[in-house]
Amino acid sequence: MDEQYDARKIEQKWQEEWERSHLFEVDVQADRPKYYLLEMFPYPSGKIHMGHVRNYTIGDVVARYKRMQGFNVLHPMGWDAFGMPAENAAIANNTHPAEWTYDNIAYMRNQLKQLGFSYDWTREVTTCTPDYYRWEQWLFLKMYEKGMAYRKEAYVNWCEPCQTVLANEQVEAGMCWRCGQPVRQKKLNQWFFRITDFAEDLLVHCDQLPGWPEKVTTMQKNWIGRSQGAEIRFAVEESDTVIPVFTTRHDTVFGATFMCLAPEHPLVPQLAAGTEQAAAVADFIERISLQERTSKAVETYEKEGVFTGKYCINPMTGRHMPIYTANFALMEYGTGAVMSVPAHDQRDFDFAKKYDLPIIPVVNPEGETLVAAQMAEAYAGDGLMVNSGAFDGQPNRQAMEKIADLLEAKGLGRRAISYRLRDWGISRQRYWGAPIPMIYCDTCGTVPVPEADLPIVLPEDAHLLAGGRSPLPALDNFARTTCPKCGRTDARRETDTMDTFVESSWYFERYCSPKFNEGMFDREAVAYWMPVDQYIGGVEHAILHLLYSRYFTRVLHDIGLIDYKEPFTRLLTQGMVCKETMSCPQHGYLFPEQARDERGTLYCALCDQPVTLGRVEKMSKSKRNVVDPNVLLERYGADTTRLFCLFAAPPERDLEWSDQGVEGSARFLNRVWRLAGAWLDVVRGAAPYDGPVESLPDTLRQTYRKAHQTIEKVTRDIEDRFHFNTAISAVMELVNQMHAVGPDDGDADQRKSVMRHALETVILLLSPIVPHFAQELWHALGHTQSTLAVPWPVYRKDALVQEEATIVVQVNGKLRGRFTTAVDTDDDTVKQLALADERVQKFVGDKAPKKIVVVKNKLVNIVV
RNA sequence: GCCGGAGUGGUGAAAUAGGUAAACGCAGCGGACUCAAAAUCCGCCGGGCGCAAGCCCUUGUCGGUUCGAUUCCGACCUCCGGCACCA
Repeated sequence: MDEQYDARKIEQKWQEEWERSHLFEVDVQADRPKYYLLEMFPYPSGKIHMGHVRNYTIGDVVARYKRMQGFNVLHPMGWDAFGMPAENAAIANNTHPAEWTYDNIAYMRNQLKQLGFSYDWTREVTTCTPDYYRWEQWLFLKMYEKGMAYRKEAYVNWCEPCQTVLANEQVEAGMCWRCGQPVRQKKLNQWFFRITDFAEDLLVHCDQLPGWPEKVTTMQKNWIGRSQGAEIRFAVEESDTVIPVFTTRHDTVFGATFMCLAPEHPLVPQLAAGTEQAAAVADFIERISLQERTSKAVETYEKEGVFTGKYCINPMTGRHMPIYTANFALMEYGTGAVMSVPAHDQRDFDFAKKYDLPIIPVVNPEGETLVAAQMAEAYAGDGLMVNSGAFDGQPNRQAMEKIADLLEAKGLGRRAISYRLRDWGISRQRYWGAPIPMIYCDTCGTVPVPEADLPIVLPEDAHLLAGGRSPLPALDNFARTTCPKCGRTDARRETDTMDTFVESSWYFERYCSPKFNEGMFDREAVAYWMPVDQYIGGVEHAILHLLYSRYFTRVLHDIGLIDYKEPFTRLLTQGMVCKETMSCPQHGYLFPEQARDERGTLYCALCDQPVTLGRVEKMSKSKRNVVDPNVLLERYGADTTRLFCLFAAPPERDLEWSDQGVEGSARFLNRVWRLAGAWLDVVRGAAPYDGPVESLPDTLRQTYRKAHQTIEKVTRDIEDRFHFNTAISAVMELVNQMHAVGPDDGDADQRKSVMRHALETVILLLSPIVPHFAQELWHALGHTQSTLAVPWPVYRKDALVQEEATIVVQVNGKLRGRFTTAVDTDDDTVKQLALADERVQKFVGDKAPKKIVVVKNKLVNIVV
């Protein structure tokens, strides 16, 4: 063992050794308990960033810990390799997306290896390879066959700069999640997955995921957005047409005075046809279709609409209700039609005021009577029914049930449930994605690619077009094909590719048998490894990726490939890595290395002006508050970097980067290194202490006890809640205690064996966190095996027991004194000792205590 | 607007079946070693008053329950995240 701790040297040495000995490679072992630990795989954007380092460090600690606990641990890594940045980079650098992607993967794989993560690299999965996406295409065909995938013309979110459609989940506050530009509506033929079929099941199971953060399941529940209500059928006057509406307030149906249809509702032009409103309606539809649907823009729109020229009949009151088309009615929700009850819905109220439509209150608040003419806003609360025929005087919640019964009895409607969740549109007008395996033939229509023809390989000889438009439609040798059904030679392939969230919805199954070429995965391997026991990743995927993965798992379940429904048993969403921002009046945001420190004041390295410190924010290239992992690896090595990421904050919380904190982590490792070096010759050949605790002299007994307490604490911190920060603190305390042991404590044999035990404990407890460091010291102690092969330390219960307890004494709840006594001293004796304390006497005086509370081995509270 | 989460020293954070608030770090201060510096080691380190013993205050604010509240309950303030014309 070197005198100096040389991180780079030992890290390289052990990484080579681990690779040579295939240490991290695992296989199905039916007789051993498995543990599947998964971290969200990265998009190969170029370089690993600190967010990845944190995520993967947390995962690696758990993987190594579980291995030492005796589990057969699957810990894979791969690449979410399709996606737009590859295209953008290819256009900017005049390369091909594939080249850019594979170069990045090679670079990032090397970075991950340098961090010492215990991945089984033989299981690496890269989603842009045909042997991966062919099975995705296969599943698409199965889904098509079962009606789970379908095509329809739909208004989609269209991003002009990106030239593509976006899923609802990819629209953030009305803007494209990637480029931040406004999203517009465009009508296109699109492929969809019928995720709404599983809306109820996905929702119900949110409450059966005890290993997930409640925050995430709540977000998913909100996203699915279940509403319970009724569908009521309104007949159009002088016509056979019936318009169903969805409402959650069927108790207010007697107060419905008009109806609103979404501008895109197919009935709107039909209703208006031949009436004097036809022209006005057509103008309105045209105008609304051009409006931006961004929520920002929507907020500023006034509620407006146009009369269609037709009326419908309120099935309860027989009222003659004008039918409007209005901008606030959404085609995508419910039936695209709203029964408007202005007295009890704010939007309807605003609309009624604007167009002078009748307002009829039908639910009075407790002890109040609403008068339409005096209402300033709608009343949406509960109360007693009024103006509702036989239901008058009843509580509205009760009437709601009876009205539903009545509607059902008379065939005028039924109870219904509506979801906010929409089907998942997966078509993307992009090149760098998995081709959708469909063919369009003028004779046969839409024809699936025969299974035998898979994979439909994405042609790699395509040249990207300016602006990012897909080259596929114009690529004749790809787009032109023969119809598999009739043999026509002028059939055309689908040239849209799949949303990249499709790849990430099943990669965890592929890891179980990554090279399997007879199907998506080897069912036996999946049966052994799945579900994932612990999944770790960023909270930004709380809805998109996690909901889609849960959905895909249900699809695979329904097809009969797997027998579980939930893919991830436990989920940890780690916080962001943040750092303070710095800016200079002239140069804007500065990189950390662009600030020069002069006696505590920072100056811009470019112009010498003082630097302004900004708020602590998520590390991002645009804010320039980033730390490059390469620099840390170079300067401190992987172990210090890993240690700091775990020590600075508990995993679920945001981590504030601190260069001084990193320095402190390095200092701790050096301290342990020197401690080990100082004792190495003494403990060589000794066996770890295992004798009676009481017979040890003071310092050694305390050290031995501390070692066992530390094992207990660290194990609990990792096992129960992944609080590595407190686990590390505990080891630091043990190390501090070991420093107190001098060359004269106890006899030589006791000293040797107690220190051997303590040293081995420190090394093993730290080994999942700083694996190279621990391995080197373990080796120096004379061990030849890997720390991963050593069982996780177990504490001795009898060694935890203290012989003395410190009792604090309170008078009226205030701390007034303390004393030590033998543990488990009986309450009466403790009371006497407490009352005898001089300071306590001062506060008690000659007053007789009203009550004395004793908490064993902890505290006495005297109430006077 | 609705739904979540969080507010603790100079600072990152500890401590919840209610029981010594601030463990462990970082920064700072003092000392040892050194020609000096770095590194290292030892000590101090919430605020106020006091020579001191000690006393008072302190976990966003205000109340409540309790012998005792960072922890439980109620109201409010601030910050962060999610959803938002969803009928």
